[in-house]
Amino acid sequence: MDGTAKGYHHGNLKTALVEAGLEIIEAEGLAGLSLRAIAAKVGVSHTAPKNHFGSLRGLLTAIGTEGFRLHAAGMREGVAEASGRKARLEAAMRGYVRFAEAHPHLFQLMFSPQSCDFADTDLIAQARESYAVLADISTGLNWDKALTPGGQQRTEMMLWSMVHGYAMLRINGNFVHRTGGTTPWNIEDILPDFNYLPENDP
Amino acid sequence: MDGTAKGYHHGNLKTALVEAGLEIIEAEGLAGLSLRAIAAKVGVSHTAPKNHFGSLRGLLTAIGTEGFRLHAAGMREGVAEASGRKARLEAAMRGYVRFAEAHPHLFQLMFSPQSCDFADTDLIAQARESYAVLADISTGLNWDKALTPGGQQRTEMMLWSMVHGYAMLRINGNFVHRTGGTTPWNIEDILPDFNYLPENDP
DNA sequence: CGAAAGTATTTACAGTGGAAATATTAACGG
DNA sequence: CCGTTAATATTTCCACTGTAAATACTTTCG
Repeated sequence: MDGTAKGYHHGNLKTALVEAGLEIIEAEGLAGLSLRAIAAKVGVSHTAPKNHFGSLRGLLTAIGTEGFRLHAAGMREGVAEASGRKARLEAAMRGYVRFAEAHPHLFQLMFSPQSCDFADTDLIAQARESYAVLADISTGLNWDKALTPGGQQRTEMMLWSMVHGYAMLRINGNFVHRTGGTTPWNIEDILPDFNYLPENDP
Repeated sequence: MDGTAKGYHHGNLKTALVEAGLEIIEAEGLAGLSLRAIAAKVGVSHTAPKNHFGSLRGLLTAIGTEGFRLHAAGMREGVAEASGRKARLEAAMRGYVRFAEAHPHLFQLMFSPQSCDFADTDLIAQARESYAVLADISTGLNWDKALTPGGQQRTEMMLWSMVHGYAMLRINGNFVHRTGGTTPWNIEDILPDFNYLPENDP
């Protein structure tokens, strides 16, 4: 099995289906992401995916999992060369939103229980990676309440909620419709002022 | 036309379909919300809705619009008897999350471009009502950046982003999966500390 | 009363995901 | 090397979906 076999057995069907799905969702959105369309793109029958993913939902979950991989990478992008807690925080936030805007359909799939099974082990593992990026950059910064018990986790949840809500509302055009057509600012413009601990502090 | 006619013409089909849709989505979720199921519940053919809504998407948009009505009412609930800016803010936030948790499928439909047409006039109007509740209670409170130009609107967007993201992540179970099974706090626990202006101040 | 507009039905169709039986191939032990 | 077994893919079929088009019934209004 060299991974490129073209006979009866595809050899790489599992990853090929996910990649085909990613291409379709970029080009046509969620609506075009049918079991038959994905299978046709790879060149197999529409029942072939069942062996690897069980059902359409399973395949979509795998696509969402790959989405989280790209998402985490997108967040890390820019964080590396940013110096200082504040710069890293804003870089990660911008990365979060940038990914959502660059791949709105995929982003929606990743957070839609209609498409993804949030109980899937692989999906959870990969989503934790995204969360880890956010958790990393949120250490050492706090706002007034953050020093109380559980403050660290609450800071993470607040940041996650805010950037996620912002990204969702933005790609859906809700901001524009609700505020009357004005362009929403960037995510860093609505971040609260944190107390940024010195770099050498935990 | 008394609104309860049972002959060939229903008389009240438009609202009856929306109500039937609301009942179905509460009972079976988005998956059960098919054109045929809704029509069958009302007792008409599955093509009857087309006269009033054009397509399934049109009907779903109308259901979402009704959802925003309930959503705005849910936010106002508790805000009335709350005294003080902080209490009103937290009441509205809790109302937002309470609605999402009580009607998770409807909430998802309301913010899913797959289901709702965000360009629909009625939907926009009703969604603005929800936003107005949030905007009202966010006047007179600010955090450090809020006094700069556009501060008021930025405060609203920040609050909306945060509460919306929190609600979405919570009903999807993302918090639990990412943080390792711990119950997330309530929304008021992750709100930043605002400077609450005196009540008689604008 | 008659024409026209509005509303609902019937029928037909292309598309969907999934189940079951079948065919093909790869893997592995003799 | 061969035969058995497991894995993989196909074919066929089914129930269900939303939409379009033609048709039937009802109300409204001139």
